[in-house]
Amino acid sequence: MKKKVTLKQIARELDVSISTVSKALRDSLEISEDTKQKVQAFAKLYNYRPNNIALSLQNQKTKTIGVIIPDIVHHFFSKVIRGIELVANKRGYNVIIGLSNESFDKEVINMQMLANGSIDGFILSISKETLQQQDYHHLKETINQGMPIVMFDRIVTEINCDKVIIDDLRGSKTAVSKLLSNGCKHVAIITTKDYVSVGKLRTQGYLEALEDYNISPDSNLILKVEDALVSEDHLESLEREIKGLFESNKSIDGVFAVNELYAIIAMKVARNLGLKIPDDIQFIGFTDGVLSKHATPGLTTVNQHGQEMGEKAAQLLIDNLEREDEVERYQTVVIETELIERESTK
Amino acid sequence: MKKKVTLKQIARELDVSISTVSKALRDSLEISEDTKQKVQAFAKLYNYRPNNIALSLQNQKTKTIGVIIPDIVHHFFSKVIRGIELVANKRGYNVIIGLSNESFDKEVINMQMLANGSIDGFILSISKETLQQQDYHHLKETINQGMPIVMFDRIVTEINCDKVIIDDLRGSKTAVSKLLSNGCKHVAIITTKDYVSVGKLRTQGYLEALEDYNISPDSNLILKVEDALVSEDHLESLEREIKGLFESNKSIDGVFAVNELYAIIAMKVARNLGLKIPDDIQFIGFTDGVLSKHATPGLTTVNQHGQEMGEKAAQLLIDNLEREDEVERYQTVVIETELIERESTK
DNA sequence: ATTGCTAGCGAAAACGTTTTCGTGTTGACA
DNA sequence: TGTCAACACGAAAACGTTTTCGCTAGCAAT
Repeated sequence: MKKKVTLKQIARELDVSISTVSKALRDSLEISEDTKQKVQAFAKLYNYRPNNIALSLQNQKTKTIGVIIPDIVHHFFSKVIRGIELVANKRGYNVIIGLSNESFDKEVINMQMLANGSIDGFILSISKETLQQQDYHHLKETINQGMPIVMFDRIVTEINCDKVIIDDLRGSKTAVSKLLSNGCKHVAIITTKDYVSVGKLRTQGYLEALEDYNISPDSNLILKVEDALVSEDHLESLEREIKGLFESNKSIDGVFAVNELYAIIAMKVARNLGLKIPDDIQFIGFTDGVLSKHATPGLTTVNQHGQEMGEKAAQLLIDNLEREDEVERYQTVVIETELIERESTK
Repeated sequence: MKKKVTLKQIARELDVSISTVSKALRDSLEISEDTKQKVQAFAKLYNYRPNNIALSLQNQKTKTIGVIIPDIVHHFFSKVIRGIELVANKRGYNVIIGLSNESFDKEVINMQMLANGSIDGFILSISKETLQQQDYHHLKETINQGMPIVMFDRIVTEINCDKVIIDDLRGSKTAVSKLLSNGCKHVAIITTKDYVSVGKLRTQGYLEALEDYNISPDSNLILKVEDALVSEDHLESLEREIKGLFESNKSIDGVFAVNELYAIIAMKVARNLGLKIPDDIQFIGFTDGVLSKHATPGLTTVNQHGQEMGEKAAQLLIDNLEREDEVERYQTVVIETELIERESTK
């Protein structure tokens, strides 16, 4: 086992100073050709690589970006990470991951763990608990200490930083309009409680689409699910609620769900009630994940372009980090959504 | 914007030495109560946090572990990461992620980027390309430099390090036995080319199960898919191959697929051919992901316990890192698989 | 012979910590 | 009065770099 070799060791072996070695390796003009060759050959032989930590301490930059997300076992978030990693790597940055698991405390702890010099900036999507408590002091403090932040998807407007979002309102409006133009007369929405900003916006898009078609909203057709109760392994209550929705509103002929899972479950419930998709009832979901693609029938969805969001977020952050001038004008980039039509709609 | 405060600044403000501040904050006996209080109060006021990078340089430990995986948009891998992150965090470690994207070069580059002081050890799952080329010099070198490695799932036996795997052979044998005991007479397998170790092992389990039931394998029932050709967006060829399999072997009444996607696609193809599941034909997949759970009918699968694998891998690595004595006996931990029965089998 | 310039190299500071080893000031005790 | 221990603190090294600023020797020009 040969330990990593340092400048000091090379210097000692070759009987020159540390400075000389350092300069020789960086091809400085100060050093004679002879010495350079000697040093470089030796370094290559012993496979010298500069110690990242020492460089970070020196430069006050770690070339690492911290990503805090609520959950990684989630198609959308992992796509975002893939996007982040892609451009980060291309630009010489590493990516360090923290999972908040939708908990406020874990979000704060994770950020504190990373904010003490380990990273140059954050990319994050706020946890539901944080959104609910509306306590953003950790974000403000971080920004205040000069560490740039880029928020994506679940953002909070009162924080002043770069943001990458999709046009939730327009995306859902397009989706619901699609259902209406396909002939649906009674379109239901399955959404989340309002404190989840995206749920709220998507609900609003639903309402606006109805308005465009001169349909007055029916509160019986709006199902607001308490998302906290819907864990991966706890779907019965969700199924029951949806079943209730269908049974007490037999006229429903279109369903818009604010995420993929809700839509898939709703399709299952509908099928069990003997409804034919898309003839009797049509479905559109949000987020284009594995489920939508491989469900039978395939689920028409609003694609969020997760990877693109990640790429853009990383781009914004790194641009910010590497900008010389200090004039920061924060941007909010809107990623376009796209309706992917499959068999769950006509 | 107030920049992060350092020991030096506190020392200057309070007119004491840096050493005194450091000791006061660590509650050293050397320092008088008065001074301690003064320093600690000041530090709290200015929200002092020790700089991680400086600590890393000092201790020669980063408290960070590097994870290299082929892909993150994959239910199994993200579950593993969740497990890793869970125990890493609990034990005070951060997790830094590198994606090889199944490419040998990216795997090597990623490892080099991290091996220069940024992390204390690796957890990784080898890329397919690496497995194919059988070039493991980067792994050997890393280990040789004293950096511990834990491999999971896709391992290579010739490398001497901790490993976490599942019993692929037993898992698939159990699955196929289940089909046979359910009355299937002609069980097909949809697997990968042999260089993917897990594909090979799972095929072997299939063969052993047949043998137990005194059935001689029929090469027409073994479909080896060139996995490289099956990207997320390129499923037609896979469908075609499977369709061919079914059409030229009408007697097939059971299918075992070495991953979830193959199984789901196969179910779809079968249904399109007018077969009833599970009456005419039964299915079992490998890896318990979202698809299996929410497919209709639900897919019976062999659960790989991804999160548990991640937890165990992190545990092994950190135990190794924090062990005092240098006697390393490498372990290979086998995580038990579990057959989750759903509607695709009787 | 003096000056000035250049090539080639080394010393040292700096980044932010921790820790070892002094050192000066007390007070007690013989 | 002299010795010694205890107390409270500071100086400095160390981790591995990069970079600024000397410094010396050699040589050319005056």
